[in-house]
Amino acid sequence: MEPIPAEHTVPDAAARQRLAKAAVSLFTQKGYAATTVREIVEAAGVTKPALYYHFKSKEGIYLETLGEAMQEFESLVEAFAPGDEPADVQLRRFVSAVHDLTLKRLDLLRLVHSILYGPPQGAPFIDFHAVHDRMIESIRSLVRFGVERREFSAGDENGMTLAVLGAFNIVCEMQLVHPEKGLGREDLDSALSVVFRGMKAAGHEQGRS
Amino acid sequence: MEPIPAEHTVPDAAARQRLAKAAVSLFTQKGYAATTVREIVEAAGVTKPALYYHFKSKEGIYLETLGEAMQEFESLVEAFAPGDEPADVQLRRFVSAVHDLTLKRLDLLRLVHSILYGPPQGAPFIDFHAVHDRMIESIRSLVRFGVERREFSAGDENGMTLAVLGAFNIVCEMQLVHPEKGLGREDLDSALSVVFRGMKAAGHEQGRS
DNA sequence: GTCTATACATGGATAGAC
DNA sequence: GTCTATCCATGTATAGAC
Repeated sequence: MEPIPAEHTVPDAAARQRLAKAAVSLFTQKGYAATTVREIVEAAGVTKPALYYHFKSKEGIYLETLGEAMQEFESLVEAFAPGDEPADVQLRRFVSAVHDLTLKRLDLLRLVHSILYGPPQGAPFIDFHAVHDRMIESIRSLVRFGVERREFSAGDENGMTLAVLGAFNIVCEMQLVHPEKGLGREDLDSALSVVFRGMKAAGHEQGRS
Repeated sequence: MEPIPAEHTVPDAAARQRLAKAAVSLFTQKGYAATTVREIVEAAGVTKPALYYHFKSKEGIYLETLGEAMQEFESLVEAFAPGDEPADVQLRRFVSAVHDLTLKRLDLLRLVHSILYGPPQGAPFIDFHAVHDRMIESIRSLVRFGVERREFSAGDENGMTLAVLGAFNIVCEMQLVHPEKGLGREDLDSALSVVFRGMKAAGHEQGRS
């Protein structure tokens, strides 16, 4: 009797999935260096060789699981395409969409922040910068679009881009620092309203303010 | 002949200082968990027992050096006292002062961010939140001050506080992500100008923008 | 106060049976 | 594919001489 081909022995895909889930959870909560493979396998209810079978190393499981999770953000940001609506409406929609995803994946946001803004902690390289930069460029192009259409005042695209990006960023970060305060969409909307008002107001009439 | 009392044997304070300097540098560049005592002592040009003599443990040298470095920020933020000038002028000055310090201590900023926004990485607890919260409250109270004086439009202190804080934050963070772009005071001023314009403009005339 | 040498725990990773 | 048992490098920390 022929032995069952390897492709058919899938009843253990569960173990791989449990490992992946435990790894994401631990890496995002404790960071790469502070997470041990022992913790991962215990959380997944398996033993070490199982991890090294499914993923080839600690670096491997980190890259595979976190890279996959990041693609959710990547595809969202890549999907952006400028439309014909007012620039502020488009900006609000784009930023809100990213914000919604960050709320759903606060754990990932925490890891991204620690990599983007913090020391690498010995973690293997994942290109978080690309998504971040791409998002900034999308905002910048929408700001430029609004200036061209005379929706926004001319002359300070850079400051405006920073202000929009800053409003988005701070709301996300307050979630990380004070999740109990439950900042959400309304707070993002409030901050963006202030910023948009400043972008629409006739600028530069006062020397420095 | 009497042996020289311990108090007089200070010619080696240099070693302690070199250890402290190396520790701050490594902890901020690599994070707590990823930094080894071997690296610290090698960078300082001494051997392990020297570290354990001057500081009692890895946690000890982390807490002592980083805590000390943080006091620079603490005293700056604590020193804030509201004055009688226009609110936007005071806000600009306060935020700029903190920004100046962050530029000088980018290494610390990186560590603070990784602790505030990222996973703890197994690092001993230092209360970075206190300084952060205190800064937010100072900004909030200046915003309130401006609203009372009718410098800023009424009705959205929360959104305005977020916008100001966001502008400050994003400029600092861009330094961490893209130090080569050399964002500085001018960029902070630009972003703040946009935000202040929005805070001064008659608010809420448009339903949602 | 600073060294050499070393103890002891923990970490990542693998051999080999089932 | 999953286990038990183990290897070996590295990590923190210390004993004891100078």
